[in-house]
Amino acid sequence: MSSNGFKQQLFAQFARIGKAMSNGNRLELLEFIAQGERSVEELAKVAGLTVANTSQHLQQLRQSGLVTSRKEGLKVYYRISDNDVIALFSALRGVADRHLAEVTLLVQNYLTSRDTLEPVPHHELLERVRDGLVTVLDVRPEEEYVAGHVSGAINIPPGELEDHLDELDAGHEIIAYCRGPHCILAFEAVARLRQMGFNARRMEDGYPEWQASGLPTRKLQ
Amino acid sequence: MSSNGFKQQLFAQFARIGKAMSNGNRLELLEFIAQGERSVEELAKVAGLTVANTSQHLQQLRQSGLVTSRKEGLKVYYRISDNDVIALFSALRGVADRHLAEVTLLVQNYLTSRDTLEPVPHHELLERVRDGLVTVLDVRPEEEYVAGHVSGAINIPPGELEDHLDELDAGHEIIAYCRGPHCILAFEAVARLRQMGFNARRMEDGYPEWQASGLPTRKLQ
DNA sequence: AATCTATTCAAGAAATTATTTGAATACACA
DNA sequence: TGTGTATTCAAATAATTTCTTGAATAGATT
Repeated sequence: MSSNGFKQQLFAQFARIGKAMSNGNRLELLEFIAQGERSVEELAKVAGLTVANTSQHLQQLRQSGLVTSRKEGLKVYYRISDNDVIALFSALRGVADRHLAEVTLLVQNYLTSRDTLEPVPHHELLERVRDGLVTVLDVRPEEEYVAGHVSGAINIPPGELEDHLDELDAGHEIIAYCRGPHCILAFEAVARLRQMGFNARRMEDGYPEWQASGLPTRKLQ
Repeated sequence: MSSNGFKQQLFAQFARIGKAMSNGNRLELLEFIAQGERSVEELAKVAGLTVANTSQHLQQLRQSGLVTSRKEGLKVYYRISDNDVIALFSALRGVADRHLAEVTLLVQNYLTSRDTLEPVPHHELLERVRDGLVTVLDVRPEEEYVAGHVSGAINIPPGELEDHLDELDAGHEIIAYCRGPHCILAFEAVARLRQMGFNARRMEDGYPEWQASGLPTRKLQ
């Protein structure tokens, strides 16, 4: 009798993995962790969760064997336990893409909505910055940023986007700009950010036009 | 603003797949369905669930796109929607095998426990049959079964096991016997059944010994 | 038409999960 | 040694899930 229900016990264990992946926030955390080792604080910020809540989700991920953690000084860093977890995640993503009509719809809708393709006009941006709703991203080289930028904007030079993801808040919409209305850097940044799942748009025109309109700017040094 | 939270919505959709796989009973159903099209009743029996409960689980599996169903007459047949679902399932299983210590333990324990390797003695079997706890399986050719078998045993001739899985109850322990204590058929059947996840053991001795002990038997015709 | 059968639906109880809040821990730095 | 910081823990609440029970449906069979 000791082995009775062996099969049930086994499937209950398999279900722990499913359970770990049964929550959108946990999946989002998992995806960020998949990009490289991350601290709890970073993860909380990027997922738009409280630190305590994030910590609890991370512990579930750890208990299900999907991630491991390591303490260094004050911080605890989480990482994917193994490549097979990445494979599992992408299998899940693939099944969702192919079999859930909602996903197809959602993606189509997002990529084609007027709202996401059109640049944000200056006046609209000003309001949203005031309300703390958006992150303004300057994608020009650092020298140009230092010489003057849209007030409140952060600078991530071209090509360094992937290394500075932790400076971006997933909950916020990101508005990117560079030198002018046809500057390719902003287009590229938006495309890249969207691929990574961020909610990104381009600002109408660029820094010179902003400055010329007398809108708030800032210089370093 | 219409696309705000796009990322969250997307992950929430991915989570539906995880949710579908977050329950042991559903995973067990999924595995049976993966072996081929099955009706609700068959699935309920093999998973040891009520029909209503099984139906509800199946609907969750269907809503998450993992299975599809087709109605024929009174019956509804469920099948895996696509091969990528099988791949997902086996990725999940693999991650569980490699990262959950409990799985390793469980399997090791099961394969090596005295309880599962030793044959069931006659007197123990009698009790359990009386209590309705076990399925007794006669693995001899049909002619021999017809000529006389252990009272209450069902017959699945050698080689036909895979075609008669629906006659077996996954909740029950299955006790297999054939001609005698060294008859290889019973050993094989137990090995095969265990591979398929059933809880199977061999009966001590075989039919001739059972009969000779004056224990309850039955003839057909 | 009446009955039977396989499945689904609906409602409710018990268990589990997600999130928030505030306190506890554990390490670093002054 | 005391203060600050990152993370975890613990308790409480709201929401969700699981399973049971009994009724409803829809297609066969008599």
